Amino acid sequence: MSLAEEVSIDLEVMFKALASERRLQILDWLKDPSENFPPQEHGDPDEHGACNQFIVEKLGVSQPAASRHLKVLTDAGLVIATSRKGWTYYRRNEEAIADLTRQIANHL
Amino acid sequence: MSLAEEVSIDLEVMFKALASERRLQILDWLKDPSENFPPQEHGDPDEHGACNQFIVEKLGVSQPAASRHLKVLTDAGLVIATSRKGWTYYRRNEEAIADLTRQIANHL
DNA sequence: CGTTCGTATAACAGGTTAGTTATATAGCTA
DNA sequence: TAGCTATATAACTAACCTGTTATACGAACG
Repeated sequence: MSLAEEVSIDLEVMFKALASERRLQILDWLKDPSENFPPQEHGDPDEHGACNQFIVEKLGVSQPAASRHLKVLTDAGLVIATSRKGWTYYRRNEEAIADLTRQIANHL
Repeated sequence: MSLAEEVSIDLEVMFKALASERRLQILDWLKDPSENFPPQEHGDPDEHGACNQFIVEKLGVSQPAASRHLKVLTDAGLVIATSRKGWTYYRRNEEAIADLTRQIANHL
């Protein structure tokens, strides 16, 4: 099987990750990090995504709560985390999201 | 606004309804009721869907548990319930599912 | 080094979900 | 009407989810 060939996605895991207003919000914000978050001194928002701290502030929940939402999204593969110089940046995994969308269209 | 115009679907509600192996299973079975369930004396499986009882048996949970899963799916609008002669039949709401799929493709 | 900053994990509380059994409701049928 | 069948609801329990505060870890810097 080629790598391009769709390996069946666990839809339940994906839907669980998406079944949260907060996480949907995060995914939406990450569509355009430089638009939705303040400028960052370190780390290009469009390359590595937004840093945890900004997401915490914008979500309006405690830092650990936001951190766990981001973990759920990364565990599902919908978001990619990059740690650099003590900061962690999050960006959408567009490929995984596209795969998921395709799978939903084909199999739901 | 015309009725054909897409009124924004509550994605969180939909994803919550879909975030369950059992309910995904039900939706899959209902793609082809006459294939996946025993023949019914009453009610055309391809027109009205499968009756609750068969779904209960195939799910392998208690009747009330299955009944509630079906309620979650119907409340989300993904499944349509038809009561007739004391039986209740369930079928997929293909239009709603297509709308949802489209919304996911556009906005996820 | 020791402190500070950013993030992750631990421990706990409250609400929700999903299962169970028991019971109610509604439509046939004898 | 009485009784049977199919389904829905109620009441309860265990597990899970999401928030909190407190704490640990790791990198940068005085």
